[in-house]
Amino acid sequence: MDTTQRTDQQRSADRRRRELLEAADRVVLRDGPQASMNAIAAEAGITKPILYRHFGDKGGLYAALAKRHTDALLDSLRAALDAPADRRERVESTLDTYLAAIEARPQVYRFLMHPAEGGQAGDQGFDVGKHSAPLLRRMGEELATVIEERLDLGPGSQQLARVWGHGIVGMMHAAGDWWLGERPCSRAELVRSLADLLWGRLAAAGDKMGGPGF
Amino acid sequence: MDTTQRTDQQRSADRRRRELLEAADRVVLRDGPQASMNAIAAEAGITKPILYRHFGDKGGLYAALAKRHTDALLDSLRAALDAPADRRERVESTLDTYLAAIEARPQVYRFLMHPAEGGQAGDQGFDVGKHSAPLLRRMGEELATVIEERLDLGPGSQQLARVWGHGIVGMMHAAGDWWLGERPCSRAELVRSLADLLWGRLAAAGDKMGGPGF
DNA sequence: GCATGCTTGTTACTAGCGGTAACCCTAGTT
DNA sequence: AACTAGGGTTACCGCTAGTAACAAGCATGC
Repeated sequence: MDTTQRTDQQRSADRRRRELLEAADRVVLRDGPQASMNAIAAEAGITKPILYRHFGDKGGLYAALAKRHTDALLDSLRAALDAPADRRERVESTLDTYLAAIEARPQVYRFLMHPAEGGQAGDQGFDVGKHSAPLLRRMGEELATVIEERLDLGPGSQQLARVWGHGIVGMMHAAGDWWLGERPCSRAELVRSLADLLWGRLAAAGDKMGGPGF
Repeated sequence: MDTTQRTDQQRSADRRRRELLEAADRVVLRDGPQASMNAIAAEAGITKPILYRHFGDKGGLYAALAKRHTDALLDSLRAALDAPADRRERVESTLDTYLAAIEARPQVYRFLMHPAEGGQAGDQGFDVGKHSAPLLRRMGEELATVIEERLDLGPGSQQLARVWGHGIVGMMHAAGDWWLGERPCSRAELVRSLADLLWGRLAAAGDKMGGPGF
């Protein structure tokens, strides 16, 4: 009895939690990352204290929300990374998957990148530095393990793979951010340019006449 | 007379402005990006409305503050980029300059990257997207022009240079952010690893036995 | 001499935020 | 009937960004 009761309650609580997260999702999608707890509660048809009972504080809610989307994005990225194709094709496909995702839902993506936590809450309420961009960190680590697993990099390969993982993810992120704002070219062109960069075209390019070279 | 008067006033206002910015700087350095206007005003020995008369709103103050540091950092980066050495050396020196800067003053750097603008001000008070990371954008554009000026990239070189500029800056930023948090290796090692990445070692590396290759 | 404006500064306020304490009410158990 | 357990609300706290409204210092114009 006791167990079934607890299961029932837990299932009910989980359902409620999912509903609340979906409501929060809608509000963030509409208002951006600075969505207020009041607005989210109103969207869910309830009032603030319930939100706080479920998620502790705003950081908790945002973390839960971020985890959802981050997991989803990481799944599709993993799929692209694991496709049966040669290395260049995989890299391009992964880049394209990421860019397609941020293109489809820029609000969500901005929320994930700039959680804007630690507003005017308690002075030391949040370590902004450590939580600033969990998605980027997770993607970087993920990519690092893939690189380290599959590539033969000689001694110090683990360090190298991690540096590269975070570096490549940062490249993807910054270029995507800029591209999303200005749309200077098609997605395919962007993907090709970035892959070219990773393939060493910067180092291989010739100097322009005259100068001492870049 | 009129002109000299206006000049006097302007000079006085400029001096005041600089004093205020220096006070703001101290507070941001101490409290991080979520420093309150009250705290800044107190540090400057005055009260809030004066800050607002000088800078309009918090975004204005932060923009002015960011411009200062951004200009300074960009100057040193330009110097590294223009040093008389070959391409690889220049790239490494630029990376090292950036990393040394963020290592020396992480608070300032976090402030520049995550301005945390658009708090609970007016709902459409700020386009978070457009202002999210002005330093990254400016560095990206700067690097793009250098690349485009000095490298022979064939047709479409301008687009390519811009993509690369923003991509490389993003790589530098994300890797630096991660490195600053975990300190997994020395600065020199990080610089070498990133330069290796840009020099195409990712594409050139061999597969590990067995798998279909990354 | 004196009113006029301009800059610099203040106090005192508004509206909204994150977060919480206290209470209310309904269901089920004994 | 009494009692407890959750889900829910109202009403509040302390804080924030931002804004009147008012008070001095100081040049100018009549």
